[in-house]
Amino acid sequence: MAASTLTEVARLAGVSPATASRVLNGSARIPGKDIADRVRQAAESLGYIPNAQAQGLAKSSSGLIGLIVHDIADPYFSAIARGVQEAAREQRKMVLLASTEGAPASEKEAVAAFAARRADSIVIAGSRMSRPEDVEGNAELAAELDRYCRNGGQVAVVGHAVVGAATEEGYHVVQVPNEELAAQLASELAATREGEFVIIGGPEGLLTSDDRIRGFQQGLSAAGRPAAEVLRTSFNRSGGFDAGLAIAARIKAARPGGAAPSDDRPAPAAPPAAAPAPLCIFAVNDVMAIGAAAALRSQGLRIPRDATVAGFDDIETLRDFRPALSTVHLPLEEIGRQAARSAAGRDGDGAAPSPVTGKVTLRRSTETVA
Amino acid sequence: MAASTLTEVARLAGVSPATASRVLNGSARIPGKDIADRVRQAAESLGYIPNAQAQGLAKSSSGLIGLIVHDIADPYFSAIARGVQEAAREQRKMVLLASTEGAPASEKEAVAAFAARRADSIVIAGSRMSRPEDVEGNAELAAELDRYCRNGGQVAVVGHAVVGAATEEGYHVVQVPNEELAAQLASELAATREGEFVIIGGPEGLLTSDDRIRGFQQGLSAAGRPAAEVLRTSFNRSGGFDAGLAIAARIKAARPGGAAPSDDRPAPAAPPAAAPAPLCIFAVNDVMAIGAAAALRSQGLRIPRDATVAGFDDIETLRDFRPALSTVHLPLEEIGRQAARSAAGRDGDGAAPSPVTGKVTLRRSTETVA
DNA sequence: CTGTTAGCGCTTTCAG
DNA sequence: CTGAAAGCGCTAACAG
Repeated sequence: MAASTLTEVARLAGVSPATASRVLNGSARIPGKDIADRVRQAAESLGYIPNAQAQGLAKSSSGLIGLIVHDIADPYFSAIARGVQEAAREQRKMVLLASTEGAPASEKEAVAAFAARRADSIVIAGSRMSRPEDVEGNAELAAELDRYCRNGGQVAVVGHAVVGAATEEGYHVVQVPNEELAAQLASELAATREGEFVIIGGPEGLLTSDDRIRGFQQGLSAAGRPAAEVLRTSFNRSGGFDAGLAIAARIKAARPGGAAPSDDRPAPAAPPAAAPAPLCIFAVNDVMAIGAAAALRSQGLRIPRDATVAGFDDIETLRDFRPALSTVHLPLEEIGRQAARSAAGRDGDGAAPSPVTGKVTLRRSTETVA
Repeated sequence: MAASTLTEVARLAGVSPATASRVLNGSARIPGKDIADRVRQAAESLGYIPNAQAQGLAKSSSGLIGLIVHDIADPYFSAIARGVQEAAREQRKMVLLASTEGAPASEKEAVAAFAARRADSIVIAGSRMSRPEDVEGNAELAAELDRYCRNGGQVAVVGHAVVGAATEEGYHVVQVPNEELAAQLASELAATREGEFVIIGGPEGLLTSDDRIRGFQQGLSAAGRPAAEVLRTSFNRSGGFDAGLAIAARIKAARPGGAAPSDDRPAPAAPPAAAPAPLCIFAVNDVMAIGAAAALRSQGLRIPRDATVAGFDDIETLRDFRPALSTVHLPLEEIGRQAARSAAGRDGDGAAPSPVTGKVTLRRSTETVA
């Protein structure tokens, strides 16, 4: 028993399918009250549900918003997804989800799939890679996106334009001031902390990570501090943990009475003899920061006493973490909402989209201990 | 410039649309190698992308999996979503997302929307309500679901059958042994802890919450302990926090030298004079447990010294929380995967779907302190 | 205000 | 093995 169709409803109501369509879906003018009621009743009694595919085919517009994330279980992405979801509800559309692990090839695939479904707009939330081995993938992704835009699709990208995309019509970028905010974080940290800085970054070429690293270094240098060493690792909790382990070993080695560092470079800055001020760790996102903190703790080190830790994003689920994590607050949900809105044509609500603004939020994990 | 169509490809290749269709999409037999290549080339050069809506309309199957969650930003749901997403990829389908805040009315709406899009299957991940005011909403939801199934749709529900659903064909339930696991948690806790128990539960009628409460009480009683008091609050972090605050006040009041409880009931069980063993708190999910822990801490209470806390779910993002949270591990991602698979027809992979199994996981937050 | 007539792009019998 | 023709269910010009 298949779902009932508009035609059946029309027949039952004794009208033409066109009329039925007009009353059940919002056409310009509503037909005569009497007939309209008859149709609505027929629809009701048949349990009529319009076939969105047929509607889409006829109107060539699907009521779908495509959302591309690296991993929906990552709180950063799920927060953005929530914003997109909300915007979708406002627009009376549904969201189509694709997880890509950040691989340009699967992003391209996802875009193609969205295009195939005639998604009205696409939101790309993950940051892109710009490594040499990704140029081909990115080019294909850009081509796919261009084609989609050329066919009338709307694209919104969070954070960064896709490398190599011809900035066509219908291509929007929600700017996230990663660099500025990271710089600000660095300068606020530098103002209160003596210790040497070290950065736990994602793989080289990951744009968001690179921006935050660059900004942080700039802030440091503006504050008259030497550039921080950068540890490259994976852009997730376990990457942070590994880096944290490495750092912990170093801290313990540098302690008065500790073994000499296995590192053959001379310990930078602080003279090895005096107990140095605690190391200041900046991880390019909160999840990595938490991983690093866990690693330090597992090695018997305390935060902020033996080292301070700061992150980026201000992930909600992590706010009860102790010591409270210093970070940069990003309005993730708002970012998602805004991306979905700008791709819907109405940027914000008539007014220009208020630019995304974050906020350095210093908490316990970077406090100086008395 | 609209996207190019099958017909255009066919014309370019000098064949009929039918043939083009046969080679581009998996029809029974592949046409002659020579002609096939010609078609493929034409498609390539035109950048042809099949119109999924048209395909769906013709085949009446959309390649879509509908997923209903309360809130995609909640780590419990995003973990399940990830599993569903994976299964979708295996099935070469896409997932359509709907967030409903748990309201039966919007769940019904979501099901209708999925049905309209001719989703091949629907996964409902949130637990349902069974309050008196929800009976109507649930009935409508059940009706919508039944209709969907009758039209050939497949439904998988995580945890609980929808109240009042006629268990039709195509209606699957992924059982989650909430009750048993909660009982087991209670008995393991009762074995090592002396203190009185108190439960922080969600609103009355929320099935998952109720199951866990019931199970926990059973475990307690099997261990010869009196039933725990149940504090009802909202099923999220802030609910846990509020309850935690209330409990903290009580603990402080009950302390030797503390003020008398503002509560007019006599303090249950332990004689008020002796310092009682620390209270054992069980929150029906991790997020609430974290909230409660934060509240206790904010009142100067320490865990597990002044009170112990246990949760449920074993949310990954919360694993680095200190003190490490005792909880019941649930294979959330697997649950999502299994739900999506069972709704796809192939339960598991030919074999019966291995039932979901959790595991009581005791950690620091419920340890006895020396 | 309502009905008729064409498609939207694809699949799928059914002939050739 | 290939092509022609008939829809899938709905909307959108046009007429009436």
